[in-house]
Amino acid sequence: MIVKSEVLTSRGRRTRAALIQAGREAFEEQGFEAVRVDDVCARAGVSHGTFYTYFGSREELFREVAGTVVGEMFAASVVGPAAPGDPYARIEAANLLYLRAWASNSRLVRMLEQAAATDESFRGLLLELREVFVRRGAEGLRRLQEQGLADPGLDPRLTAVMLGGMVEHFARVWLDLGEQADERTAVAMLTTLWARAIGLTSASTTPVPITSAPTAPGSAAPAPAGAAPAETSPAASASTQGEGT
Amino acid sequence: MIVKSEVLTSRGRRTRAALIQAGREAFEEQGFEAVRVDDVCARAGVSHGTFYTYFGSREELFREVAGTVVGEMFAASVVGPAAPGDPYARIEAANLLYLRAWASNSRLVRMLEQAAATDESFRGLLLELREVFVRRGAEGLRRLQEQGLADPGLDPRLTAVMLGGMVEHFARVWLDLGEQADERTAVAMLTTLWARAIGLTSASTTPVPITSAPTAPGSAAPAPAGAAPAETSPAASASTQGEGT
Amino acid sequence: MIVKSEVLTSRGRRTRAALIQAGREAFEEQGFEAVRVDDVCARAGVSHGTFYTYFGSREELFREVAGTVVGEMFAASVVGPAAPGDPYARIEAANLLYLRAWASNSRLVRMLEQAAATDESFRGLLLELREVFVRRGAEGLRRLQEQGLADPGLDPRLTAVMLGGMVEHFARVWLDLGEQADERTAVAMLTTLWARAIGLTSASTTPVPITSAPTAPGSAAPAPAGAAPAETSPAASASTQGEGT
Amino acid sequence: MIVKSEVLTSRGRRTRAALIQAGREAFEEQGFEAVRVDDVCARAGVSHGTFYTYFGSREELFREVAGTVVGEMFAASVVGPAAPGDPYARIEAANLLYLRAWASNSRLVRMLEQAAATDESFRGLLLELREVFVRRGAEGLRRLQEQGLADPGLDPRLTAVMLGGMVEHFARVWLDLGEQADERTAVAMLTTLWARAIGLTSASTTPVPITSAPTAPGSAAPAPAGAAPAETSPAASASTQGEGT
DNA sequence: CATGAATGAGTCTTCATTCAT
DNA sequence: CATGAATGAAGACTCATTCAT
Repeated sequence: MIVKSEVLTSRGRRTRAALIQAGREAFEEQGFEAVRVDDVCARAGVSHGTFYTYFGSREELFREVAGTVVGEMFAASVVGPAAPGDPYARIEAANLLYLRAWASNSRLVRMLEQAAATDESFRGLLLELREVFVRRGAEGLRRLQEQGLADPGLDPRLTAVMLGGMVEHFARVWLDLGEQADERTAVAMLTTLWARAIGLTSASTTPVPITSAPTAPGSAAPAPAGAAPAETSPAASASTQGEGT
Repeated sequence: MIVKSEVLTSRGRRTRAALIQAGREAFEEQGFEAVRVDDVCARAGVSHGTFYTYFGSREELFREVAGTVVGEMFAASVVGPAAPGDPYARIEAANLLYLRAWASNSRLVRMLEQAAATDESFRGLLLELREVFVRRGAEGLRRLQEQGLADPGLDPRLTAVMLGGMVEHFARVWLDLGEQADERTAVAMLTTLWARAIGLTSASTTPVPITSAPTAPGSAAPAPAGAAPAETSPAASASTQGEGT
Repeated sequence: MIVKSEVLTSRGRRTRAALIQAGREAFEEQGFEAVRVDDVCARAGVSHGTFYTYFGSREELFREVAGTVVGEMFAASVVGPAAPGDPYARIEAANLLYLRAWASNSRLVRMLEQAAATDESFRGLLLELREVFVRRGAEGLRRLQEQGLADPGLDPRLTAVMLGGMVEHFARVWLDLGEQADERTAVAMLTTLWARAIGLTSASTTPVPITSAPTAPGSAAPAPAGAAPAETSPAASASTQGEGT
Repeated sequence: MIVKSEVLTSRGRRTRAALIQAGREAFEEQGFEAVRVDDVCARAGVSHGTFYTYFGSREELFREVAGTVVGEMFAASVVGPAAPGDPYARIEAANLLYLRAWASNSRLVRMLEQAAATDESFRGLLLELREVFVRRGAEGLRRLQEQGLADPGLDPRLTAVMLGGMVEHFARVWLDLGEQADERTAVAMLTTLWARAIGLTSASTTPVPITSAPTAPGSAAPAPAGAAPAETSPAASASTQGEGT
């Protein structure tokens, strides 16, 4: 008899939470297919019979775990209202959160992709997750376009899909395949590429020289002499991502 | 008892090839974990006993299939020597091949990623695959930088990782998650974003206005009035990808 | 810890009765083996723990349910003292009750048979149940024989086993296998067969022509010329079944 | 992979047969629900994995066993063309076969009834089995009616259902509940009751006194003096059962 | 080389029963 | 008395792999 969380006593709630936590760890370490129900139970310190008190199957547990993770990713990626006013800095802040969100859950997201290949509902969850990020990106770009700070000819959604994908994909390559880079460098680089790609025109006075790759940690990216003035002032686009939620 | 292809009679070679082909189809349709040795045998029209004459395990078959696919991707992505001289057009040509290569093998690549999570040798194969594309991209960028056509401040490798990831990721989102876009639009868009991100300065006379998103099929991207002349002529970077192999 | 009904508070008595009722329904609907303790508890609206306050096992509950049903069957099959004096009519009345008793409990009786195959005590209960009906039938036949109304050469017990079995079996076929027949027709037919089988000679004036089967609706069953008059007046045999209890 | 018998090698055929035989014994001894797949495998001397090479589940094995048994019952109950010409004797012969057929398979038939309660296909098999016997009985009765030897007013089918049920049910009570009787007595008794119930009028010279119950072993049913001539010549009813198949 | 029967380790899942609260 | 969480024995079923023919 599978017990819904609303009906549980505190003891039950604890056990259920332990199973979810154990499951999350197991999925992250071993991958979806490799996780055995008994592994999860052993981690959680309960008998396998108990597992079925709370979840009907491994899939059901994964659904729960995935839901939790997706929720966390939504929450973690919101750029607070106290975001910097400088567009470029806001893009940078958003990218940092974006990168971290995907990086810290990269294994589970991959699992979700696996599961999505088979199970329609997981596919739905995955689409929903991506959609949130895509919408934020598109919305940010649209605002910059309205303000005349970004190329008005770009399709906001498609651009967001592509540039967001760049960040997401880098998170994966970085974390899972061990591409060498420190976080600051990576974020600076992603931000530069992003800003340029959308034709960001600075509205502020902060110059970001086109010819410099601010990859070095703390690199202030000094403007090289040859930088075209019009391009040296990136402004925010996706920086406003978080504000749309 | 496992027979390598070198020692095979022609009958054996045929059987082996049939198993590989059947395995490829099965992996693509069902996913790595879901494929049963018997499925493959049934597709290939041989008995399960026969499978073990040629492969020691499902993993071994997958290794073979993956190797084949990776080889095809290498081959398919080479921009021929007859590539257009216009840098922008060359980037575009490379992106088209790049997109197609990943798109047409997206399921198997994902499988490879799954397998890589567990098996070190698959991880190696995957790294190798990515490395080829990364090197091509980095090499292309380096040349453009040397020619003064791209921002010399960008780290070639990291840039290639990121922008290449953008293409690869879009292939996946496009194919697997059903993001709507036609190929021409997608390639045009990817190329525009890529060219701008590297600060491509056209050396040619072909103007590509920064303010236009050449997303429409066949969009010649007419230059809007306000486009800065200096920015309207993108040149190739990754267009040279294939030449580096 | 199992609480017998004598020691129960009224609350306990109610809970116990609810479990028995729920069990009866469950056994009838699902069959012995398919019934889960939890099913019963859910029906009765109590938690599974509570079940074991009253019954030590599913078998124990079934024992209780079976006992109840057997008791009801005993009670329901008693032909009241107001039974008609006409032997044929009394057989008919008895057959009606007999048919109904077995029909309305057919599933539980079958369950009892299942259980009897394994459990000796259920076997005893089943034997007891049949014995009651057999004794009534045998007793009735013996009386008719003594009155010279039935063939004195028939072994009363064996005859009762066989003819009683005919009724019981028909109840099962009728109910469980959907043999088409309306109750009146069935009872009339069973009675005719029964009466003739025992060579019932009517002591009354009610003639029932041997050649007519009053079964088919409208079947007037015209008496064939050769029908011996002596056989046209069936008298009661099993009609006195109920009187023996 | 479940192998159909047509495709089997002789070794496979032997294994399959061994499993069916083992299953039959197990079902007879333990009852459907109590049989474990491993029990059957142990009896057949194969590993449990092998079981699933031939049958998809316990149910499937039972289906096979039940089919075999039903086939045997059909075959065993056919009254050969060398049946006696005397109607009474033919009924007797048919009843003997009938009783033996049901008696020797009583446990499996009960199992089939259990299974029929749940599984529609088993219900079908059971109906088919009963239908064969019912048709034979009805056909036999119809012929007797046409010959003027049996009460023409009786509905053949319903009569056959009821009297056939008498035999079937007795087989069960006799075998499973240990009702005491030797086979000859039982058959003689069943035949007497059957013959009388249908108002069998002898066309032959063999007198079967209505007043005698030939229950005694070897009872040749000596014709009592008082037997009406018209009744002394029993004719066949169910005796012709086997001829209709 | 090909076949396919046989094997059994490995998992999932059910459910009767116990027991602390 | 009632509750419901926890337990673990028991069984079904899968499938990679071996091997005799």
